Amino acid sequence: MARTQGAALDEVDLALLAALLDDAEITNKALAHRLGLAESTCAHRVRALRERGVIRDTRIRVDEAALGYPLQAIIKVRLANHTGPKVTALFEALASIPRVLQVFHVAGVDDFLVHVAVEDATALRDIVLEHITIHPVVRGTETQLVFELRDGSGMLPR
Amino acid sequence: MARTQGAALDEVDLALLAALLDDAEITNKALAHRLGLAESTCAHRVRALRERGVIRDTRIRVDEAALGYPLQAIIKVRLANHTGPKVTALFEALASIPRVLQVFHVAGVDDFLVHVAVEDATALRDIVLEHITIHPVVRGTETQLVFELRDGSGMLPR
DNA sequence: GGTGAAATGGCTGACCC
DNA sequence: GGGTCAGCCATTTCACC
Repeated sequence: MARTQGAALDEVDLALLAALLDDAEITNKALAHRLGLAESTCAHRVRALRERGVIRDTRIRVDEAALGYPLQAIIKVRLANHTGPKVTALFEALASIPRVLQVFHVAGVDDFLVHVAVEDATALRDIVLEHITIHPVVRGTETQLVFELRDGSGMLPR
Repeated sequence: MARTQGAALDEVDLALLAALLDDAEITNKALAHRLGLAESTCAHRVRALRERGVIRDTRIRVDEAALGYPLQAIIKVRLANHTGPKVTALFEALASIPRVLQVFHVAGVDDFLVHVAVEDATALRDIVLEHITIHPVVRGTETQLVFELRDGSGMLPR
């Protein structure tokens, strides 16, 4: 979540991103044809987007439920004090807990939002008790069950 | 976030998932070699994981800041009442707001957590006022700035 | 039924216009 | 930006255990 904006993106770049966000597995040939570009040009521009860091990486998404972790939750973590090094260390610790999908470090009432996928309620309790409230700097937690998680519309549309 | 567990995953499946989660762009050849499998076997099993829905899809990740949206936030949304159809409709509406990355429908104090990436504070305010609190069913919102978002360790490690 | 091996078609990447 | 070529990869088919 850093990196300055090297050069502005033109319309072709945005169209490439839109197509790749829609279907990351599209072949270069199909992508070029879809945008009316030569295949070599298309490959060049996509490569440039990667090297500039606009496209960070490619990832697979797994079905957590199919893997045996059907229960998802958001655990809000509030701290007792906010001394820099301890906060950073806790951030690291939270991110390395098994079954943690993502950790948001936020400003406001809560300090961290920990998104987890677990097998059952017992596993959820164990994470909270054994991995989170065990840290002295943690003042309290509040757990919210996730009914459903949906992707947003993303960056591209106006 | 559904789908029943068709058949249990064996060790090879888990190893394949671990490798693909680590590097989604690995070639089938390298993946097979890394696990000591034949290339065809490897391709077969990865294909099977996709067809079973264990691997949902492949996506690129973009750098929102590089795209001109350096400010991320979590907007907590609380509802006045929780009648089914209205909640579902709001879910859809939230997910289709521009600059929305993901929407969590949760149980607890808040009803939705909306993760957005915007260009500046003004754009954030506009989303809250023009796209969220504008819905009559929304009782209130609370916005938390995201300092940093980190990936967790995921599903695989013990 | 799952695994290993070979051949074909197609894509990517590099060089040059 | 666009065209060409070589190398490599994925997919399919078939034989084997």
